Amino acid sequence: MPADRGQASGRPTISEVAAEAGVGRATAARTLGGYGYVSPELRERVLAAAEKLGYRTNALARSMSTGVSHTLGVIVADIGNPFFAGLMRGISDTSRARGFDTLVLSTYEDLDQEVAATNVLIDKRVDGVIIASAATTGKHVAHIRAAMDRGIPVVLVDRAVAALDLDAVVTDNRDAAREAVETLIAAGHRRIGFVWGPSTSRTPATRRELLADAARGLWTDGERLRGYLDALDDAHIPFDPELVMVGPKTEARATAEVARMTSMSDRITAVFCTETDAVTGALRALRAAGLSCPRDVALIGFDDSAWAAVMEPPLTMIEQPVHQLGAKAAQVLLDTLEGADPPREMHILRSRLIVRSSVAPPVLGDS
Amino acid sequence: MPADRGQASGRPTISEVAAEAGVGRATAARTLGGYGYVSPELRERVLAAAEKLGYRTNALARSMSTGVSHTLGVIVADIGNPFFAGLMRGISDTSRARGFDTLVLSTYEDLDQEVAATNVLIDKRVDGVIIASAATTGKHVAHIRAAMDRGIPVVLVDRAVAALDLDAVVTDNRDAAREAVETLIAAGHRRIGFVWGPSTSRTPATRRELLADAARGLWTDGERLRGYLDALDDAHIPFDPELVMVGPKTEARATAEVARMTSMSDRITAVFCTETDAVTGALRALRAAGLSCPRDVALIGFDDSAWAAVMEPPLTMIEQPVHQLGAKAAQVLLDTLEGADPPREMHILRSRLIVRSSVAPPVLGDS
DNA sequence: CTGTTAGCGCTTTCAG
DNA sequence: CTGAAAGCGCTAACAG
Repeated sequence: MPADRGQASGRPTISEVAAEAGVGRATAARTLGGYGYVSPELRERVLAAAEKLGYRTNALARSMSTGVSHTLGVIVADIGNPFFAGLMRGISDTSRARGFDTLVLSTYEDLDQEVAATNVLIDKRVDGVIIASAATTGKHVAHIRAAMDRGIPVVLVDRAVAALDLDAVVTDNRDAAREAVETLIAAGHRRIGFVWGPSTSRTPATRRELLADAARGLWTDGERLRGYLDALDDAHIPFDPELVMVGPKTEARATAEVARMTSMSDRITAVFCTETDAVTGALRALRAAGLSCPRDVALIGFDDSAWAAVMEPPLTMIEQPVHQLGAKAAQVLLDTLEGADPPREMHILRSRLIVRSSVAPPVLGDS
Repeated sequence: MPADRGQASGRPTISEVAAEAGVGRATAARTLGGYGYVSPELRERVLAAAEKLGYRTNALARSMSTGVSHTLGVIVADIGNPFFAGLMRGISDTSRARGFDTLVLSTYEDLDQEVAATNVLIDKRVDGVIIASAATTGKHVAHIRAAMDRGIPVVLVDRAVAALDLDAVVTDNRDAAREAVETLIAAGHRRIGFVWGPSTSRTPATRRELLADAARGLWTDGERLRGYLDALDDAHIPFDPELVMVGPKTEARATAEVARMTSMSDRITAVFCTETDAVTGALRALRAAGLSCPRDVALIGFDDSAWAAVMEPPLTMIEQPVHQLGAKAAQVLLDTLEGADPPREMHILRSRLIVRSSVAPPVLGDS
């Protein structure tokens, strides 16, 4: 037992307050806990005593007996990533407003860490979990099922998981990607690079292979790829595996891949980037090759930011409703905790294409 | 008492495991809790029983009896801000590695929310607190003192608080700002805008007033302002209150202020921006005025990002060691929790000026 | 309306 | 090395 717990160590308990106020502990507990009936007089005395002693409730003890911790668990890929940071803000703003705090854990897209994180949350008895899972196949969702089996409500955010019949709050990735690529096509482009696609290990030679690989990757990556393909199909533009970047997703690789795509004989005249780092990586490649945007290569990317507006040229970007994504996820979870029980649903939030100046027709006779 | 706690609700307790294994609960607790001695045989039986029942320890109950929650509380201005997100990542990476999880709360620079957040953390019995406080004068630190009085170690991060003798982990804001402004001066600039300064309500007419206002604002703002002044003084450049932006800190106001500073008769030929939003705001103003950077106006700003490198021109920026800032803060706190007791200290991490191309000499004859 | 009495699930003496 | 028993601080019946 630790050296100094309780007593005069600066952490008075409800019993001490009761003693000080000269009432039974239940009475003190009732007034301090804000439940049950207490006469105004005693209430006053208790409050005064609590004030005097500097009493603060012990939420741990309360949780022990009520079985409710008023804490939500959040699992994301990387809390340092602006996207997830924005998501977190949405989550914490709305949960805080409803009396809940959040425990956040990052997995860095590693399934083992995701499992470990889930266990931490189970052990700490969070009341519910919001997770942007890296899981795809049914084989990888045991940890999520485990949480559910223990009675912990789970809502998926940002990434849906087909194997799980759960509430999911996501954005319209596929449509957003399709719209972006359609915009490029409408401007006259036919050789459009896709940076980046699923982080598969092999280099898919066919469309079928690519889709198969995507099915084993992040849900968002797959959706965005499908949107790209949708647009190509609608315009009857043949799919060329050479134009999609697969493998590890780093800014440096995006640069290298775009460099490759711009130096092929039948080079790209436009790029569609699925993430911020892909955008900056692509831009680096264009600059290094002395190619100008949008004159030589048009560009549209995911995840707008204040920077995109002040670029030269200002970039046409897709803006996801990040804050709302988190807020909605928290709302759905909290409603469930409060007893609501609507059928499970996939909540799809709409993204917005912010048109600026990084798209122009391809240079005539360029291909 | 809630409908279904304990029993067969999928949350077996240590007693149930003990029963299943046919041993006393203390024995089960010892093997599951990883303390005390247990014979290999019994240990095996307990483990098997736990496995079979799907036992997971109840960290809340454990915290109740040990008085340790293995949870750190973190209070920042805004978890959605990339700077704090990066900080959080540093904090959570190192604390997770040492077995601690983090409860994060945002205050949006509001002192009342900061107090409320501190109370939440006290109530939830976190083992320690890391805080980027908005408090400045000794009058506003009662909540931090309260936490300390309750035996909760606190370490300040990003912002020092003079009134508190605590460990603080910060970056060399003043030096970094001075170096940036010196760089501008070395290039030949004498009319250098400062965006943004302390968010005071009045418009300080003198240097003394400005400094007084800064003393009541965020610590970082004051430090950066002092660095600006240091550089000016060293070069014997007179201070002009017209060149510093004060008041609400928004990108839009930065744009307006820079527009004002560039259209004065004796206009600025360089700007020093203390934050990312100030940089994008300034850039917007330059573009709107048809001014080019660095030809017409040179620029250096705080907080480098991947975007800054792909801007036109690539921006010269100050890079703060964000991740390390958080990691160090967590480390200091955890060391304290583990009993270390070195004298309180101010840990100052060095920033780095990343020179790119947004600084050039002022146009000749321009002033 | 108030006080007494059990727990919540775990750790921790303290005997055996 | 093992088990019984007490206790962490609070909530929740249950009598008065």
